[in-house]
Formats: sequence, structure tokens, C-alpha cells
Amino acid sequence: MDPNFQFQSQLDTLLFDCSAMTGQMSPWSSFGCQSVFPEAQLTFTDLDSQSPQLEVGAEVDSSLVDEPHELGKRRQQQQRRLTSHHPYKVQRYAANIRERKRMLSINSAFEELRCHVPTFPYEKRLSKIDTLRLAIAYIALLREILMSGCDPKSYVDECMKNGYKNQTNAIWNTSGKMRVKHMQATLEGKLA
DNA sequence: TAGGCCATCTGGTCCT
DNA sequence: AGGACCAGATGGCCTA
Repeated sequence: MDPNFQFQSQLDTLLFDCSAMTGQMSPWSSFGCQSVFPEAQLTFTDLDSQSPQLEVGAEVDSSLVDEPHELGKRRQQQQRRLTSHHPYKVQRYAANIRERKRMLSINSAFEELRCHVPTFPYEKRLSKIDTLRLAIAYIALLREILMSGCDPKSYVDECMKNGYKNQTNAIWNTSGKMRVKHMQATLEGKLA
């Protein structure tokens, strides 16, 4: 069997599987967290069609030309890219797909994490770095509350009045005290 | 328009 | 050897 054809078949399978998995890339997806941002749920096929790389004018298998549906088009595109390619390019293309898949899974995890840190409904989407910093600060605050043994609400009240003792609280970035108020509301709602 | 954020590609390194 | 992971480079989009 032609190695290129075999490789293409494997890629087809991979891309198709990935399309089916859209929105379920993360091992945390069982949390049922819905992303508000559709771009975070791009399929690999979408990404594939956006890829500017490896556009080489090559022959297209005539047996694929008549395929009417999207899968046929995708196959044609892949066929164009993969046939008559240097083996290195084929390997590189496969590596790019794996890398995109890996990044998607990371982004999916970020989406899950965003769902677990307190933000305002009207607040703009947290960046990745803000998500990480806020998560760290949130965990630190929860730990402080646990260690203090105080009532969570009164602890947050105390923080509002006197400021924080712990320097990690300096990381409450973008919204400052407003975010603390939101935390307070969150704690009241969740711990009441 | 500059800066921030992001997706993607790429080559290097490490691991299995 | 092949895949996973990582970091640098690049270009697009958006916002102040």
C-alpha cells in the first residue's frame, strides 16, 4: 500500500475523530461547563481548513472529485496537501495536527478553570494568565478561610474592612475590591 | 497606532 | 522512531 495513502487514511480518521470530539477534549468535561466562546470549540477540521501551510498544487484523485459533501471536500484538500510531498512535510503536517490538538486540550482546561474562578457576569473574558493568577489567589483565599476557622462571610467582611494580610491578595488584579465583593457574594451564596 | 492576547507553525529536547 | 512537550517566531484581531 502506498505509504502516503496509508498516512492520509490515518489522518482522515484522526481529523474525523477529533471533529466528533469537539467540546469534549478536556478530561474535566464531565463538569458540564459550557464555554461561552465558540472559538474555543473549533474543530480540527476548521483549523485544518484555516491552515495556510503546505498548500501545494498537486494532483487530486479523481475518485474524490465527485464527493458532494463536506467530507469529500476535506479529503480533496488533504489529498492536495499530502500527495507528492516530501516525507518530512508529511511528518511535519502530522506533528502540526498533534500540536493543535494538544493546544486545544490545554485551552479546554483553561475554559474549565475559568468556570471555577469568580468573575462578574459583565466582566470581559479572563485571559489565560489572569485565569491562572486569579485561580492561585482564589485558592489562597479559600485556604486562609479554612485555616482561620472563621465564618467565611465574616472573614471576607473583615478583609473588606481591613485589607488583606497575605501578599497573595495583591494578585486580585483587574477588578480589585469589586472582585472581593463578588467573592463575598459568591461565598454567601455557596456557603449559606 | 501600539500593545495585549491568541492561534499556529516550527525545531529542539525528552520520554517511551 | 515516533509522540509529547516546550519555547520562540509570526501574524491576526481587538481595544484603549
